[in-house]
Amino acid sequence: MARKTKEEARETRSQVLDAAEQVFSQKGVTNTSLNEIAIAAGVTRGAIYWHFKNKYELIAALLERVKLPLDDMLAAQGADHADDPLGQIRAKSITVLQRCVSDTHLRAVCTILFHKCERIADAQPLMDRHLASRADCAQELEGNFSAAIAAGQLPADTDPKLATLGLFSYIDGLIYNWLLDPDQFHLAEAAPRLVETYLCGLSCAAGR
Amino acid sequence: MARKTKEEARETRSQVLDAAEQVFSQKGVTNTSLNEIAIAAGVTRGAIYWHFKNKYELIAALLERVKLPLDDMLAAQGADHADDPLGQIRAKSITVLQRCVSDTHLRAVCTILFHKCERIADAQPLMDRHLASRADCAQELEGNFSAAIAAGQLPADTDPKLATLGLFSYIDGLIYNWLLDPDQFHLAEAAPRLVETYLCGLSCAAGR
DNA sequence: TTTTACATACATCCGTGCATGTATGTAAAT
DNA sequence: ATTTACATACATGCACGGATGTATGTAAAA
Repeated sequence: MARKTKEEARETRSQVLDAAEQVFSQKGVTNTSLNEIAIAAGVTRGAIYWHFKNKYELIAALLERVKLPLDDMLAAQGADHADDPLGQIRAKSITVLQRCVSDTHLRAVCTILFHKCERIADAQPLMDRHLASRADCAQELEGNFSAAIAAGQLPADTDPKLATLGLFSYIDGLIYNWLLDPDQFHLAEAAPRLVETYLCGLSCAAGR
Repeated sequence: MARKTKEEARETRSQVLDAAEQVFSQKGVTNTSLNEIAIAAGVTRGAIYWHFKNKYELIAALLERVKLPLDDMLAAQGADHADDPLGQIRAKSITVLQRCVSDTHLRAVCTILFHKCERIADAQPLMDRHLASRADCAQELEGNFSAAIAAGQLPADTDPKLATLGLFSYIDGLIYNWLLDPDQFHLAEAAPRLVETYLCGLSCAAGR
């Protein structure tokens, strides 16, 4: 086939990523062949192998594509509540939940990660990178919790590590369950109240 | 091969289930062939196809094997706190979390469901049954919440559906994250405090 | 002219499902 | 008590499709 211009090549790559997002999030990663993605993208496997080393590098590119915008969003929330650590926690949590509803790409990637992929040995380097970025996020949150405790926004005997883990799990679980059936409840609308419930729980039950 | 006695056949079936639990929870469902399970169980694929129709019926049997004991545990917790709906909720939640740590089979099945399988079309009937039993459990919990509200154990303006969903998500997320790395925190030990945080949050933030 | 951006073709491997073989358990007939 | 007639509990082998990776072709961009 004829060579394309660099701009066209970027577009081809983007089409492959879009198609992969769709097909993976519908049929599952292991259950989807690269040929199916190629067909969905209107190309052949040759194009995919040109842009990506294999299926896992393709997924890695998918994750990378949503990571940066999300990080920016969270950083912006941090800046908006510079001297209000508890407010930062609240704002970031609500933002993530609502973004999962509104951002198609993020939702597809979350669907893949939660429901359409297996954590197998082949995908280990990919998962390691993903878990590392989660750990970064958790560490920042833990810093917010520590600051909130120091500022008297939370009881002094709150365990910041456990509070972080609980919030992370809560958010994970909410997204997990919402993606199972997006019609069972209105996540974007309920997000503020749901987050508030947990944060209030920290205030009144910290030391048990 | 020679025919075995009924007792021996039951044992073979059990060995296959044990092997499947191990291999699936390590290598992932889609990524594991029935031959690998056969080898791990010390039999051949013929034995597996004799006892189970295919891979998904095998998984269904895995789920069934842990479902009944778990249901019994939860029912027992319900009976122990017959006139204390909030206590029922608390006890059931803590029980599930601690059971995931102590019960090898339950932990393996949760690992498979959360991290080692894809919700694909082929597995749809299986997932439907699993989700149906989750729904049953959720409905019972919601009944407990309604009773707790009626008994004045929770604010009158609490939304029992949302409270149930939040608790379910919280528990799912905790198990999900704990299974990602069982060493990152001591789930069995932290379970009471973690659950209490959420329940306290319901008390103080119900109406926002 | 060289490199790029793919399409096409090919070789290899692997998993599934089924068909078949087979030796023993088991219950009833004798 | 033996024998008979199956049913059972697997093991084995084969045919088939499908997925991957790579090698090669090719026409236009640079």
